[in-house]
Amino acid sequence: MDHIDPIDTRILRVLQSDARISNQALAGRVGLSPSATLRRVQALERSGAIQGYRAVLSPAARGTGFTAYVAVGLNDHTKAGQEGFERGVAGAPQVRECHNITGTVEYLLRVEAADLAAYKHFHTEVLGVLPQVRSLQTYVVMGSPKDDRA
Amino acid sequence: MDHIDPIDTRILRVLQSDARISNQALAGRVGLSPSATLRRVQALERSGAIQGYRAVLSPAARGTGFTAYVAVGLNDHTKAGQEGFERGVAGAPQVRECHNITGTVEYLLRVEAADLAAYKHFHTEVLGVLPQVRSLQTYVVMGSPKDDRA
DNA sequence: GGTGAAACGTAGGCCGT
DNA sequence: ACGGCCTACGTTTCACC
Repeated sequence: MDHIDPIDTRILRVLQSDARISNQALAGRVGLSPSATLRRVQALERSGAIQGYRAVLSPAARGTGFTAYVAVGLNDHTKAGQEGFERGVAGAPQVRECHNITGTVEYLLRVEAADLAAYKHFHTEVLGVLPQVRSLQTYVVMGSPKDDRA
Repeated sequence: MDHIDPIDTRILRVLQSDARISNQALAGRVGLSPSATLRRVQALERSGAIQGYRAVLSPAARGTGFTAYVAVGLNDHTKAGQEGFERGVAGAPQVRECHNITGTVEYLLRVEAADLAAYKHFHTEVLGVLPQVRSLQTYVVMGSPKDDRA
């Protein structure tokens, strides 16, 4: 990853909020010619500073009417146990994020489902069935006053 | 928001994983002509199904070397107390997400900082200073085996 | 880093279904 | 209403300075 100067920082900030801006408009915003801007963007992509470009979809477009964070405790803390659990959630489309955290439990999941009934089904039939899982604590999201993903 | 048919669903899936694909290439992928595809994308933007397009930056490009979830309990559950807290975190760039959750505490934050020292400073000098805050519990993220944002 | 020009993509009018 | 065709216009991209 090459060094990131102030102009790169401005490019990243603009692309973070509008990934589909034209290269010409981006060039105008950062004060460079289009070709120099394009070369910088390509370098940032190659270096991995820009990992990709994504459309942000509304919850309705994703089919999500219910979101929860779930704290998951495991039976054993072995590598095999963790890997088994991670494989289990990797295949579940409802699990949007799986974080390995410090504290009294091992994992924090973000789960999205169509509605409460769909979540209940996922909770008991998918998560509850994984042999590594010892405890599940659900925190229903009532709102997100701040969310950088949106 | 108009109704979303199978072709719209395919368009959304493609744009979700590559927001900068050209309209022509997108048309090829969904099996429509470029003009019909463009009209659908514009309709999806207007209807709010597509909320925007964002570049995904690496943690290094964001200056993040330390991530934690923080469970925050408030002193009072009044509307004014919640709004005061939400205003407090809205201005903190380290707080990337703030979710209002059910359970024993009121909020779950995702916090990103340069390193542990920067986090400690944020924890005691920013969060700890908000008058509405009663309790703070930090869960350090050691890894994210699954993260749809990446 | 900037310039210029060829290649490429966009976007909207128009017509058929 | 919705898709395909056409085309003027704008943008990207690259060799060269």
